[in-house]
Amino acid sequence: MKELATKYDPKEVEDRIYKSWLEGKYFHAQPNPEKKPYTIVIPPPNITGQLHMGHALDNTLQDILIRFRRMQGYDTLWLPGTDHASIATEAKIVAAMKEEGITKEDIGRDAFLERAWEWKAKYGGRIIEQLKKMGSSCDWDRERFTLDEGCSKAVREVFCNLYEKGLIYRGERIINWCTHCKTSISDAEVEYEEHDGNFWHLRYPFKDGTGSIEVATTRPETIPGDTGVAVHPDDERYKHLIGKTVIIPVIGREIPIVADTYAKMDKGTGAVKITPAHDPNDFEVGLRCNLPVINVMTDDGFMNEKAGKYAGMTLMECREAIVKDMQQAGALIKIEPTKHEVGSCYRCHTVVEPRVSKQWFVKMEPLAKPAIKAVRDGKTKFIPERFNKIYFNWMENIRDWCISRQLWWGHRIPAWYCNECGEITVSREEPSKCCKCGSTYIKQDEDTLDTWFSSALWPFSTLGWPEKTPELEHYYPTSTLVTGYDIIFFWVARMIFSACEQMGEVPFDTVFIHGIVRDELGRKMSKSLGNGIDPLVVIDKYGADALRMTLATGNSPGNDMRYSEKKVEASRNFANKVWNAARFILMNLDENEPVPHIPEELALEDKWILSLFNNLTKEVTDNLEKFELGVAIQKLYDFIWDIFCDWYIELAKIRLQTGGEKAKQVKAVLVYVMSETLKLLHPFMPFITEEIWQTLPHNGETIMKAAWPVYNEKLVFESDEKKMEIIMEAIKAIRNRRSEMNVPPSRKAHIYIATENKDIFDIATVFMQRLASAADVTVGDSFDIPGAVSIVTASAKIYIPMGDLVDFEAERKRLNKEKETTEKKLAQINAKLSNPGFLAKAPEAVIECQKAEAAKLTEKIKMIEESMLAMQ
RNA sequence: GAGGGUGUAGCUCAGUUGGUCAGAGCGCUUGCUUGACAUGCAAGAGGUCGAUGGUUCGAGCCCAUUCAUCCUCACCA
Repeated sequence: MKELATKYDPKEVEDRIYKSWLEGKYFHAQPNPEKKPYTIVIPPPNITGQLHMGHALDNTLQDILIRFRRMQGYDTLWLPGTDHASIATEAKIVAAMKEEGITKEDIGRDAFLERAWEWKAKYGGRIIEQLKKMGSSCDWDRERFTLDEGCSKAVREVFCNLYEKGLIYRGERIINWCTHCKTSISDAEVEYEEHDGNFWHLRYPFKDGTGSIEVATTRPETIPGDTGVAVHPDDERYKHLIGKTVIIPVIGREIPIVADTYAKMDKGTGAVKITPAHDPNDFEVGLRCNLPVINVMTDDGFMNEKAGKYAGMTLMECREAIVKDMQQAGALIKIEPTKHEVGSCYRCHTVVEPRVSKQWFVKMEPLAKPAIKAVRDGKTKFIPERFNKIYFNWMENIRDWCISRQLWWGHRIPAWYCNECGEITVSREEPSKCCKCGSTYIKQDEDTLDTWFSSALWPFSTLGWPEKTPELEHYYPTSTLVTGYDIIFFWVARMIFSACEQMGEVPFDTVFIHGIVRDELGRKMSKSLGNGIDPLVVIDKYGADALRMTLATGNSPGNDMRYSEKKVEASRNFANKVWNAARFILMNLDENEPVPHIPEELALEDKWILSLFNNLTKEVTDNLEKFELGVAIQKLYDFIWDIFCDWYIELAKIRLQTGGEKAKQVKAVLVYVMSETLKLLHPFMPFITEEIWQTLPHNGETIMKAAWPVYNEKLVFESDEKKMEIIMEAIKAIRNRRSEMNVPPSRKAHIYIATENKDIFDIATVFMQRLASAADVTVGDSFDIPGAVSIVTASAKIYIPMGDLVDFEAERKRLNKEKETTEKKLAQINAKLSNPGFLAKAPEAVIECQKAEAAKLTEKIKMIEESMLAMQ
């Protein structure tokens, strides 16, 4: 018989086991039409990324689901891959080049991309290796990359499809501009934060010198871009001024007063300055009122030549200078402090400038509609359900999606401009000439696509689309998408509308949403706070199973959780418990012990544990199917520790010592329950369960492919469960009394049990010797033992002669107190049972249960009274 | 401005469709070299389930109001 080491050493076990899984190709999936598919596509981590707790949680949950379904017999595919992360990666490479003193413009596009690919080759696989440390059972043979050939083909296909349908267009719009990344970003990529700011109230004089009009701004640096002042057409105060010309103070440019309903009469002074190039609302007003658009900023955050004397200043310098000049010119009326939301880039946290720019956009409304319907119709379900609302809210108010980025690392936009006629040729393949005039003087768009444009296609691009592959046929639509709520807008929503449009079908049945892992104090883990916990460090210290168990335990869908090392310790202790239980069992097995069957003949405790295990199987399966992973692991924990180890193994020792047939019997049950429980535990703690399972007598190569336990009618032993409960209640009561009296376990005592359930307590005799420090047990109808401690349970009166240890006064008090609490309980139940409403409306089973409870309590009170009488 | 989450033992949190649901882990107290495990065993203390009202025979769970706290989205001349 193989042996387990005295101590579980995750470091030694995990790498060895993972390697054996890889060698066995157990993670690999091949489309098998005979079997039902279960598919998960991984949320592709950025190639720039390092494994953090968020990944650890996300991948633990996915691996639990995948391993569970694999064991259930599904044709299971967990498809891994990485995301090229255009902004993040490009920023890293630019930063690295800066160290060398060169810019990307210095070396040009091709050389830059060469460097990027080199970088990818060097670091892109790092996070994948880290995922493996977690035990992730991805099909690594199918690993994909958003910028690989297949994904790129899918991207071009989708771009062209949408363009041909008129759902992608190019135009001048206000977009969010990051002056650090020097690219446009989408609305979703802007994070807002409240900042202290000011309203600067300014006086714009009329050209004819007849007065002035007051306007206010929070961004004085945009004043050089003002091209109008708007008032509401019905505003009596200003009606007569419409059409008048005002002069921008300091700047000196003349601009008209225009009428537009955007100006709200009850807001501010009712007059609003219009800067079409730097504000989305102003842009619209500008269009309606035919105002010119003057962009006063450079793409790296300076004022440009249009800003006149302010050119070359940073935006902040310009703000200060303008305010100062306005004041000197007497145009500044007042400064009113205020708080306002300032947008910043979600990648680099630089303040984002709204700015007019020619970009590519996806027209969202026609795409959003079917995507909303799909979720409304339940084709894709969010778990927990409340995320439906968040999804709907976003989708229903969505604006067009700016998809072009002024970056090089990414999918280049498949559009070519004709130098002769200006026509745009959009094509899947590189065109040789203009589609309109046939000129060969064409040039491809310099920009690349938003990273999320390619990740939006992930569920089908990775399965081979636009080719009709067997994989796509079999594994699509995927089953479950596991991700955090922070990424619903970026990714989940975009996958749904992309799939609806391209595939005519939702990308997944279920979106299983989890929260974020916070630090011990409930703060978000972040680089700037330096409070991040490195999962790899935790794995190194406690093992991957312990980390996984920690992340699964107490995790409820959609909610954040706090990480603490104490929790990992608890999980590590649990692993240790499982390990030692197995060691104990193995210690008692013979060489070449065959794989056991459940014996024909079973003792009471065998039936009890089998029955409880059987229930556990049902509940854990049920919980996993409903994505209640935290509940499932809690049940496993309780069963293994409190039921199997603390009771069954202790009871098993009796027959193991006896030897012979009885020992054989109990060994079979021990091995059976242990190895079946390991299967239920395997999705949560894959390494330790595999290591132990391999050591126990088993059939098959790996626990990974062992059949998931199923509920078995033959293992239902309800009456035996009840009998065991009666015995356990008695044992606990005895322990309790002895403990209260400070009797050490070494001091054995005679125990007398007066009961109507003599058959049960006859069996319990040996149990009591083992677990309740009984020297001997006498079972009978009634006893009269002077000077004994008496203990009353619902089914027995127990006497323990304790001689001088007994304080009769205290005994009486204790019994009295117990009687009182029991009577209180009984009164509560009787109140229910005498309530006609309860009797009429409560289900039969509930009433029966209450009646039984009442009977038990009545019996108990009777016995307490008898005991008290006997003490007189 | 709109929407949402959370509030349960000292701490961190479970509690699945309203009826053995008042729970777990950690911490705390007490006692144990119990033949797998001190990363352990046994016993114990500790909670009006944020507050108030309602629905119901019955509410930690459903509804309304309210307080606290966190988050998301939107807007701001």
